[in-house]
Amino acid sequence: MLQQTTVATVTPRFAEFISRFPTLRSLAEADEQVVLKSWEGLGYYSRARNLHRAAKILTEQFGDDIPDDPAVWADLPGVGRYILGAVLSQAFDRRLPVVEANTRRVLARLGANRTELTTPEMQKWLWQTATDMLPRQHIGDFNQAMMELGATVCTVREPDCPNCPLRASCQSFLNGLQNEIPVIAGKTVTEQVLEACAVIRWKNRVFLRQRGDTGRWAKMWEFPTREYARPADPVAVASDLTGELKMPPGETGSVLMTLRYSVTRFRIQMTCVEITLSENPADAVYDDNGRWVSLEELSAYPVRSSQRTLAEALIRPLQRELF
DNA sequence: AAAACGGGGTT
DNA sequence: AACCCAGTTTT
Repeated sequence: MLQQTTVATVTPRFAEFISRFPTLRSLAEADEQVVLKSWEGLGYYSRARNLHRAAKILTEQFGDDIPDDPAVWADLPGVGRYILGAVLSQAFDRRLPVVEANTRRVLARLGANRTELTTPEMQKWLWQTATDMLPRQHIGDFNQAMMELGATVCTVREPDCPNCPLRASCQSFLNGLQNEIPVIAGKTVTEQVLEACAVIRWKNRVFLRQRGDTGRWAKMWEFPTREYARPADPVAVASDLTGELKMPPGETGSVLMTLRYSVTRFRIQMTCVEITLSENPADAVYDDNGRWVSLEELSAYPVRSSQRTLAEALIRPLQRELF
C-alpha cells in the first residue's frame, strides 16, 4: 500500500485491510473482486492484484510456512527491490537494504552526492551505500530508522539539521549543502525541431548533418548551444548529450535525443529532412513528411537561430564541396 | 530510460 | 497547476 502512497493515507486503510484479511491464507482464498473492492480509492490497482496473486502463490507453495528466501520473494508479482528488503528485513531480519523516497534523500545528503537521483549511476550508488551501511543485527529497525529519519528530520524542505543524530558525519550539513541536495530532475520537455537535422544522400554515401551553420561536418550529436537552452542552464556540450539515431541511414525519420543539463532533461524530437543531391542545384529535392519540394522552395526554409536558410547554410556548401 | 499506473495531499 | 508520495512493471 505504501508504494507511491503517503503514510497518512495508508494508515487507516491498512487497518481495515488487515481486519478484512487477517491472514495470508484468508487473502489468498478471497475473490479478486473482493480484494479490489477493499482497495478502492487507493489507486494503483495492479498492486492489489499482484498482492492477491502473491498471496495465492505463497499459500499454494508453502502453506502457512512463509519463506524467508529472498529468491522466492523476488519472483513474486509486485515485489521489487524495495518490497524485498522491506519485508525480509523486518519480518526475518534478513540483511537487505531498503531504498525509497526518504532514504534516497538521507543518503544523498549524507554523502553530499549531487548526482541526479533518477540516473542509473545514482540508483546504483544509493543501493550500494545503503547495503554498505547495514548493521549486523536489527536490520529491519535500521531500515525503518533511515526512512523515519527522512520523514521527520531530514525532510525535503527545512531539514532539522541541528537536531539530526547524523549531523556530525553528514557531508551536506558540514558544508551547508542540505538545501542543494538531493538534485531532482525537472520534467522532461519535448520539442519539435524541424530543420536541425538532415540525412543527405549522394551516390553511395550518406551524410548526417546536425546543423547548417557551423561550417563543418559534424557528427549528429555534436552541435553548439541551442537557443532553447534556458539561460539558467549551462551550455550543452557534446558530453552532455546522448543520442540515438532511430532511422536507417538514408531514410527520412526522426531522431530522439536526450540532453542532460544540470537539472532539466530535454528530449528533442527532430524531424529529419532527406535530401538527394544533384549536380544541378535546381534538381535537389527533399522529402518532408512525404512532401517533395524543390531546392528553390527549400531556399526559403529557415535555419533556426541563423539568418541563413537551410539551402544556403547546408546544401550549397555541400554542393561546392562535392562538385 | 521513459512511460504508465491513481488517488490524495501540499505548495 | 504542478509536484510528490515507504515503487513496480511494461514499453
